[in-house]
Amino acid sequence: MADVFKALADETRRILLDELVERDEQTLFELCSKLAMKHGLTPSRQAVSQHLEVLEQTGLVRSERRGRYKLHTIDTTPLAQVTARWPVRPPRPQTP
Amino acid sequence: MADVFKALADETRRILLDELVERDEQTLFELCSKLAMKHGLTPSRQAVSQHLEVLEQTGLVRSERRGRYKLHTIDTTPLAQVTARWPVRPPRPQTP
DNA sequence: ACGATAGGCAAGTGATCGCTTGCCTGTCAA
DNA sequence: TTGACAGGCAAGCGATCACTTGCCTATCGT
Repeated sequence: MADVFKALADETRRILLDELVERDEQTLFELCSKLAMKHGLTPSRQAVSQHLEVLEQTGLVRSERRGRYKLHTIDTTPLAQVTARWPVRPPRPQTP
Repeated sequence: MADVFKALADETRRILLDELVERDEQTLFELCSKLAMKHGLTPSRQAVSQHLEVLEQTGLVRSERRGRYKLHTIDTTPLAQVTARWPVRPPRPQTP
């Protein structure tokens, strides 16, 4: 569970999740070009690959080899732990 | 918003939130002893203070000076952004 | 078969992070 | 008033992190 939060701590990884929410089964190169085109980020291919590996180890992303392509798919179920641990409730009124 | 995820990336900070969910308005020393007694963690007072400062800058914790005490209170509302960004949905069935 | 495409492995680097150490400020009680 | 208590400030250190670079493997189309 600790890894899920660490994975979400990086902005590039959060954007990758955004893109995978929009469309499933995207390749590494597709995600690289989305980062560049839509978000102005130009990390190297390896950097993005490492990010996807981190996301995969937390269960937030699953991947499937199909020929020479590796298709990446989001799985949001680990996120349920986040709000389950600290349920969102109205904040205590401020005294000052 | 980026800071919220970074704040949650640390286990000690997550435990601090756990303790603040159980009881509001706790001092630095109270939280220090809870870390030691209940969780076997013995970071220095300054370390815990720095963690609380991080949580405060993200809005996850609010604090109030009362005499020589500084009382810390949780505010879970920033957590709503997490699940709002990537709504939890059933995962795509695995093909392999 | 061969070049192009999609991806992987591993070492190295600079920046950030969590934490400690030492000293200082402010508040309360005896 | 003075000592104990609660907390703050700032420099420094080691570990982790994000990223790059260089080279390698595997698959597809022509």
